[in-house]
Formats: sequence, C-alpha cells, structure tokens
Amino acid sequence: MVQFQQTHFNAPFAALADTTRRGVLEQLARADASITDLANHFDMTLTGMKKHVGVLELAGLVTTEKVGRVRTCRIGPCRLDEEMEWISRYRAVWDARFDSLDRVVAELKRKDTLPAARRNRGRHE
Amino acid sequence: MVQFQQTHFNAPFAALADTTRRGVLEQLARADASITDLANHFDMTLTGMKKHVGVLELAGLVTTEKVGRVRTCRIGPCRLDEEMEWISRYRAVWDARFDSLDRVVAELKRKDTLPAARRNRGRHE
DNA sequence: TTGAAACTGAACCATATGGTTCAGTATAGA
DNA sequence: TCTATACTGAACCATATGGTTCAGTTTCAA
Repeated sequence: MVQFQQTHFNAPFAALADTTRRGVLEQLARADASITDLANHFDMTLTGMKKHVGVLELAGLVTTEKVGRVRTCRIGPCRLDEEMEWISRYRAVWDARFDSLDRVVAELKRKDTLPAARRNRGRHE
Repeated sequence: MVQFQQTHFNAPFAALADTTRRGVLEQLARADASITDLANHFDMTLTGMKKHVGVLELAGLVTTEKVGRVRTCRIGPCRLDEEMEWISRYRAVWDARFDSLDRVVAELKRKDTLPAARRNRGRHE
C-alpha cells in the first residue's frame, strides 16, 4: 500500500546524480552552449556529451534547438520546484515528528517497556 | 577544466531517484521501522529492501541499528541541506542571468513600448 | 530445546548507465 | 565544388542497479 507513486521525480533526481550533468547545468545557467562547447569543456566526446544532454532533456532540465549544424542547449522548463518541495515536505514531516509530544512519549516508552510498541504504530498505514 | 567536482552530491541524488527509496524516506520521516516493516509495506523481499536501505545509508539519509534480531532504520544525518542549496544556487545564477538581460532590454527600450522582456527568455545568445 | 522470525550474503538475472569508436549525414564557408 | 565542422546513430564495453532465490546465522519465545 504505497501512498505516493510519483515516478516523475525519478528522472530529474537521476539527472542530478552525475557530476558532469550538474556541471552542464551550472554551465547552461550562465550561458547557452552547443554540444561541442560542452564536450570540450568537460573533456568528453561529442557522443558522450550528447547522451548527457539527452538525459537532461528527458528530465526537462534542458531544451535544445538545432539551427544549421549546431544544436544549442539551454536551461529547460523544469525548475526543480516540485523536487525542492518534496525535500521540504519530507523534512517538515520529520521535524514535526520530533517536535511533537509524541517524541517524549516514545522516548519514555522506549526506556522500559516492550520495543513492539513503536513498531505497531507504523502498521496501519 | 571542470570547476566543480562535488561527487558527494551523487549518492544523495541517486538515492532520491527511486520511487521506493523516496517512499522509505517518507515512511521513516513518520516513524522508525524495521527492514521487515519496510519490505512488507512496499511488497518486496527482505533482501531487496535491505539493498535499498543500504543505498540510503551510504548516502547518509538513513542510519540503522541492530538490536537483537531486528535492524531498526531511522532518518539519518544527511538533511539534504547542501542539495537544496545547490538547486537554489543553480536557479539563482540562472535568474541573475535573465535579470541582467532584462536590465539590458529595459535600458535599450527605456522609452516604454515594452513587450514583456521575460517572454523572450532563452531566445538570445 | 526447538522452531519460527529476522536478517544477511552470495549468486544470479535483466536492464540501465556512462562512456567509447566508427561510420555516416548535413551544413557552412572558402 | 570541395572540405572541414557539427552532429547523429549504431555498436560495443564495463560496471551499476533493482530486483530475485536460496542457503545460511542469530535471536526470540514457547
């Protein structure tokens, strides 16, 4: 019974999980660039860079447009708003948990009584 | 050549790039859980869940402690602060770039008749 | 003391990832 | 027209990922 099946987060996070791709994003945030520009900058073959750009494009983080021979890459429509929101919400839930009275109760219970008490709380989700 | 080699971002982002693992984090944000709890909740074998927890642990997002037979998983020391900061900085650079463009456009077209400079976003350079 | 529960590790599998080389095609420019 | 540039796609490679099964080991509890 999984409550969230937000697979659309997978591609952006996976795109960010690579040093080269984050570098490409930092580069493109400053100025648009061609595949050749980026390949030179990151010391990689054109084909290799094309793949990275493809991953970023699939994630919506980059858009490209080919004019003549050169394909220009620029920052795409995905601004990582939802991803930031996910992280924020995740931490909010976490903080709320430890700020609540529940924490004190759980802490006291863990001191002497059975450890099954905590586990039962997570059962009925 | 490459200015930022921050490979320590790889593991956390990669850890987030999976629906099951994000679900585990959401779960653990609410309550600690054993491997069995998580495996049941996400309809997966113990071994499979153990691997996911291992990935999360490697990324610092989860810590585990084994007491008796049961390994209890809880939210780890990595609060994704730096990751949030990276995204914020990335967007700040991007925004700064277009804000300065806007300033140039505004400078050139100082005698009103201004057709929404921001709509031309990405068409230049 | 004995059996079940909870985990662990090895091995396996299919597919994805991050690169490469090589052989093209299309276009810009002399 | 000719050539170099810029990209593209197929094929290949090594490794990683996301799962599984199976065969243990430890620990809890009756």
